[in-house]
Amino acid sequence: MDYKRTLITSALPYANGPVHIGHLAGVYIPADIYARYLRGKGRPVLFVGGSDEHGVPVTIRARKEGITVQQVVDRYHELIKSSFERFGISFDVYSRTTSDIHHKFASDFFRTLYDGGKFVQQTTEQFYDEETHEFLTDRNIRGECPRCHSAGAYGDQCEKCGATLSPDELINPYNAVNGNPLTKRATSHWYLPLDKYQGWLEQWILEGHKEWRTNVYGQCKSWLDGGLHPRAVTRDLDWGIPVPVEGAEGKVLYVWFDAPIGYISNTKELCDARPDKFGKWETWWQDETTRMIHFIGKDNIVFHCIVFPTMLKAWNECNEGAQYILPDNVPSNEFLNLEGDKISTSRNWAVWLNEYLDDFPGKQDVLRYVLTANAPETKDNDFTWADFQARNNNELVAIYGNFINRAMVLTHKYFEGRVPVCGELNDYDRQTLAELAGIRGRVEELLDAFRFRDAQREAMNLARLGNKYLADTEPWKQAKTDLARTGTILNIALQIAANLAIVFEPFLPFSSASLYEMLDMEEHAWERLGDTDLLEAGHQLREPRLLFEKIEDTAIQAQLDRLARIKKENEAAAWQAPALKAETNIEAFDKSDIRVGTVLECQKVKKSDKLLQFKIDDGMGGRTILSGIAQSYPDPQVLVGKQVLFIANFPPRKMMGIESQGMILSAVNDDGKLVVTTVSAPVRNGVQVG
RNA sequence: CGCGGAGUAGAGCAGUGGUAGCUCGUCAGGCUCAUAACCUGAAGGUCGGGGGUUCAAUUCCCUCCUCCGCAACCA
Repeated sequence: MDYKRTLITSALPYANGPVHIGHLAGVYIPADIYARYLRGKGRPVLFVGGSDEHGVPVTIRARKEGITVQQVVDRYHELIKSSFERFGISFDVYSRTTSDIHHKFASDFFRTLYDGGKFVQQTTEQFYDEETHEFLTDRNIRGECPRCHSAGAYGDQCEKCGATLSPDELINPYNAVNGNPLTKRATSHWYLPLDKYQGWLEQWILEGHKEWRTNVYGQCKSWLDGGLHPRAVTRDLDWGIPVPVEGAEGKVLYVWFDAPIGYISNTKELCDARPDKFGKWETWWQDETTRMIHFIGKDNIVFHCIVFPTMLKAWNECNEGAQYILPDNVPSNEFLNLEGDKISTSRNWAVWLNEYLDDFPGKQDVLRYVLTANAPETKDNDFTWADFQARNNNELVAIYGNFINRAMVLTHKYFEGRVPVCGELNDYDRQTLAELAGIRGRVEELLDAFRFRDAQREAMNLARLGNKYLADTEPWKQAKTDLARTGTILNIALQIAANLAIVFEPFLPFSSASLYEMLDMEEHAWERLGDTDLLEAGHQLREPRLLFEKIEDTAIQAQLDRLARIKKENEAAAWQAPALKAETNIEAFDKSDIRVGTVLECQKVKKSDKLLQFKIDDGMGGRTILSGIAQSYPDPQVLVGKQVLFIANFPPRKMMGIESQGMILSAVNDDGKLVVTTVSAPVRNGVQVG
């Protein structure tokens, strides 16, 4: 197929939080590289993005924060949109699924399938909260586990015994959000009968797209082999696009039904506003000479390869004329971890794009470079700040930035910043130029195969070639005897520099812009990559500036400190009170004689790490008690004068050669620190506690 | 439970039925134009464990272990 244009979609980020490095590495950076690459080649491209603003989680967040759902999605849509802009993700359109255009478009789309008889309607019994008037999703239902009988199992799984459950199995189910008891209520929904498209999908994917990435192909095959089932495309919710059918009040389109339609409605929004530049939306979606590519993460594979294509196919069956195209490829990435742990929005375990942009101003390209160099293209990968620093300092600064600086400084030193004349070439010059000429083919081959990591490495090899060329030809030595030869060498070095600006534009657009400016040249089309006459002899260069700067340890340490703090907060939040001990009774308790006494003296026991020695006024002549709490009280003096509780009838016990006559009661905090117990108002020393 | 993906030098990743590669780091040497940057060379791996097929297995098959996804949040 000879395609005339490319439609690039990137998964719609969910407006429930900012975007983080996982989103960037998985979807937006590769999609942006691809879009910039094709534009550089002069190919018509439309790069679609937008916020996904429906679904349940935004409503939960709104309730938690006491604001409206609209306020939640407004906040995150704006934050996400501006972050992408600052980061240089070159969307042609970035809209949102709460837009009027989208509501109407998705509604019409549903209606077309409905009128065409493409849905099956089914009534089922679902759990319902009488007080909040809502049906609950599996995960929001909790109850006693039928297997291990522990409390608080979820509707889909018991975390104690690991059993997979359905909500019906739970004993005494309740609403996980508010604890309300639940009843069963009949509700009716529309289902997309994926099973009817099984044969068609098998043909299209398993036979027709064997070139898809193994993870994508394998996932599809797994679903198809397991047999597809009808999938509900409506939900009982008050947030979303109302189901455009009479008698469907209180029901909205399932978020996964409306979100991918957002790709289309966002395209329409753009084309309606800029027909001069982008033409009609139908050209992008319903012309078979358009090639569509979905950039997604691995968790979205089933929706983009099975559900959405089936929706489009069903729509096509309802229409005589216009027919939607299907994706030509769905390059899906695996996941990126952060410092060894999976990225999590709810646990705040992430590097947020907006925070990165604030913490590292002007360093968009560093993050782009690192996330591409370590992109999870074939398996989950790990992002570490140490790696981020190393790649910046050892690769961007030392190899790319340094080469540019060398070429610039030498030219200014020997030729007042003018591009010198290229004289006669020797074999080594020709060999170097031949390698330069080969770069384009290698990078293109990799980009066409969505191998961005390797493509960027190939681009970096051009900078390596430049460094090696300078090291081998030694123009600074030549300059002492043969200035013409020096000029030839520097001409070649500068041509390599100009080529670097072209080849890195899709990957590092900010640096390329800066490099173009330094070389004082117009942006060149991708097609000129490999040319050796990008800069003419006599052309005046600007003053050299550093393309990249070293990142110091302190900046990295600040990020690590932040993560350590978050980890600690998470651990504290995850802390649960220990299980109750076996039942006891008042008689057993009464055997312990707990008294109050005032601390007269308190000091560390010599040669002991943990022991503090107390002298207590117990109202009975005083006693000595040892307590293993020294590590929680670096300054024992703070305890002097305090009234503490202690067990008075334990047999004496010798520790470190000192006899302890009782036990001071302490509480163990969640971080392991011990805190002595005391009384809330002064009492007479020696009184009993009971 | 099941299904899909992954497990390869200190770190991050390629790759292939026939003596195991890249980048960074490490070590040694060279160079000094350059952001102590650059260039050259070396060391470093029983390719997750076990079994099988084969003249030959890291690559094919079986089995087990670990991580991720399908399955809250979420790329």
